[in-house]
Amino acid sequence: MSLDDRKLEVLRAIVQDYVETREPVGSKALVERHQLGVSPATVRNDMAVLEEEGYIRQPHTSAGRVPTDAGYRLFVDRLTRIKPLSPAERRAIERFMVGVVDLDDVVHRTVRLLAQLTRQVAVVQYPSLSRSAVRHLELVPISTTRLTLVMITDTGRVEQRLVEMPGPIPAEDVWEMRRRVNEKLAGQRLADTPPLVQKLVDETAPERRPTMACLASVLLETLVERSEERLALAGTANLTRGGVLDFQGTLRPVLEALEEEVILLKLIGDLEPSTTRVRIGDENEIDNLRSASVVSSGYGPGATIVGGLGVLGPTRMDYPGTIATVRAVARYVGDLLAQN
Amino acid sequence: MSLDDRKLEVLRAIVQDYVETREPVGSKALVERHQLGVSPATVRNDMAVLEEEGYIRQPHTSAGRVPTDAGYRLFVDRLTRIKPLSPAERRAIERFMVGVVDLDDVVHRTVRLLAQLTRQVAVVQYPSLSRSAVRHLELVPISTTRLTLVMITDTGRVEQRLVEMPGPIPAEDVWEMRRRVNEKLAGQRLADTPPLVQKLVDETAPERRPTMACLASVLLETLVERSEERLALAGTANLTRGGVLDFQGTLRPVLEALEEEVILLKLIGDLEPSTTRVRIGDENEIDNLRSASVVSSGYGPGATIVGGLGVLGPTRMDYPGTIATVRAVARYVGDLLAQN
DNA sequence: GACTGGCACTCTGTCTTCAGGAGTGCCAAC
DNA sequence: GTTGGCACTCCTGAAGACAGAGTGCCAGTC
Repeated sequence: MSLDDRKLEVLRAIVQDYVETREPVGSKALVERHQLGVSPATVRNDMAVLEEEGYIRQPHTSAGRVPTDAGYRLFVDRLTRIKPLSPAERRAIERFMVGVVDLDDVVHRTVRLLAQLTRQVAVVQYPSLSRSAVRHLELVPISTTRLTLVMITDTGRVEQRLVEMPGPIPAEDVWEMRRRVNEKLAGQRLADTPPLVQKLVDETAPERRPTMACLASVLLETLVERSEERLALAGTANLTRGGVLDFQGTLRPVLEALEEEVILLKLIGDLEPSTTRVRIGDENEIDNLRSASVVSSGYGPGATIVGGLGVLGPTRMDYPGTIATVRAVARYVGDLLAQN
Repeated sequence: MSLDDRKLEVLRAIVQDYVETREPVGSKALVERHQLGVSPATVRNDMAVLEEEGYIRQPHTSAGRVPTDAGYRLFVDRLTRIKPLSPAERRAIERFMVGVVDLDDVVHRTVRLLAQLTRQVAVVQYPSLSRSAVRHLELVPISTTRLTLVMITDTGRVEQRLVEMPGPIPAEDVWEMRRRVNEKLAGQRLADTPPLVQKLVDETAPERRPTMACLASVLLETLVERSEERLALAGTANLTRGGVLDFQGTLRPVLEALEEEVILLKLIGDLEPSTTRVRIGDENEIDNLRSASVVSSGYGPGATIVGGLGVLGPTRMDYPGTIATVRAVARYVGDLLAQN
């Protein structure tokens, strides 16, 4: 059966009240707080239906109702109008970003800003290497057989890596390699580089090939395989708001999940469309986060997306507000990147 | 009055039992678990004295005794023989460090290792810039008026910073600056650079001086003032071991403190001697960490110290084991750095 | 003088009971 | 389809009872 308008209205009211009060909401309280225009008994009937459909549930007989994950999902999909940001929030965003000096700075400020505005845990991914282009490669000799490879990307990331050479290399060879590598790779998107690197090796004079091969393998690692993604995290303390109740008694699994970069990347990554994305409870496949929701969004200069950011909180979360904030911050960061 | 040997033995037993069981320990249980050779009544007398001296206290009348901060302090100072690491731990350390590729790698692995071995929150400071020396400075043009300054230190850190020039600069000027900056600064300890940078500006031909001044100011910021210290953190989830009881009911203040780099630096910094340092409860001046202890140590290649690392846990912590682990890891990391 | 056994006392934690309250489901009436 | 009424369920908090653990003190012993 389908849910008529009033039932949806009841669901919305339940979600709103529950998010606000943290307490199971009953029929009487509901009609008192919202202008539903019907009696508690009627609401009870509607609730029975909503429960049957799996949108709400009772913690125990004769307690009020609590939204299920499915209930939140419906709420987010059909019952939410994005809250416009308050002027105060807007100002906060702008103030926060005054005087940024480099990418690290942008990322750190952004993550703190997000945590502060949403009062949740915030995660920001550094611009993904695979979506960036090489701006410049530098080779700095450390000793006769070692050098440091520094890569600067167009998104502002700087990666470095130690290269251990098979034997001593004269300075002019380093210069030559540096020149050739830049010639070949500068301006290329990282995702496109592997074949170019290979070609670079092939085109090298045989006597110098081992050296170049060595550099190439480090390059490939740095460019592609490497723990290529970095993250910043903030607002962990927000998990403790409202006792530990929100996460069924223990923060442990959540804290554990937050320590795994891979997990976090999964959560805020997958940046297909540029829209904001909401994963509620079970929907994110991490077992440890069954009682958590994640609101995430891609960001990047203009229409392209170079990284993800988002927040994580209890399923009992202010979705409209959080979604609006995440979206606004993502857009703002994108603009900021575009300016560089 | 002074405490005789048996009283000290009683204190040690109380600390050990309390750390193990998390429960106030009474006289009877004490004689049963340790070979004290006296009766509970005698132990009670000793306890009365220890309590009067402030080393233990009763949560309430007729409960067992619990060590105070002062009690732990005495325990650490006079009653602890450093536990040698177990072979398993030793192996864990070595296994953990196989195949490190660069500084980031070392730091991240170390922090996880520490968290894992001690089962507490671990913090590792990156080699402090002020204690490092410049190895190489690189200037990479981004546009005609912008360039990226990359600094590589002898401890392996790579810092970058955007430089906004007052006007367009020809490529050869960039080269020239690059050459001069390296000539002047390479090999210098960062702490010694400011006057050199100043001299560099003074020695610049007047027509190029604004540009050089601009670069110099960024250099100074990067070299000195900048958030020069970086940290890695791991093991937050360990805070939840043993319920929330260990931190008087709420993790909030602790989590908040862990988010403040400045606070963490204070905790593991101050690396005067190369010995391991223990701060118990009140001893670390951060209000939020009144119920936490910190075991920290400096590390560095050879005898010099370039950074700090440590762990944070409840005052009720296994001090001998933790101290041994922190010391061993610090030494190991030092050796690792020395190899580069 | 130091140690010990005994004893009365205190406090906590747990369990039970009990009343109050909130909320439901169902039914008959509108 | 909606409503008022009513019986029922279950949670919550307060109050009381009780066992257990631990203490402090005292008088006796080595």
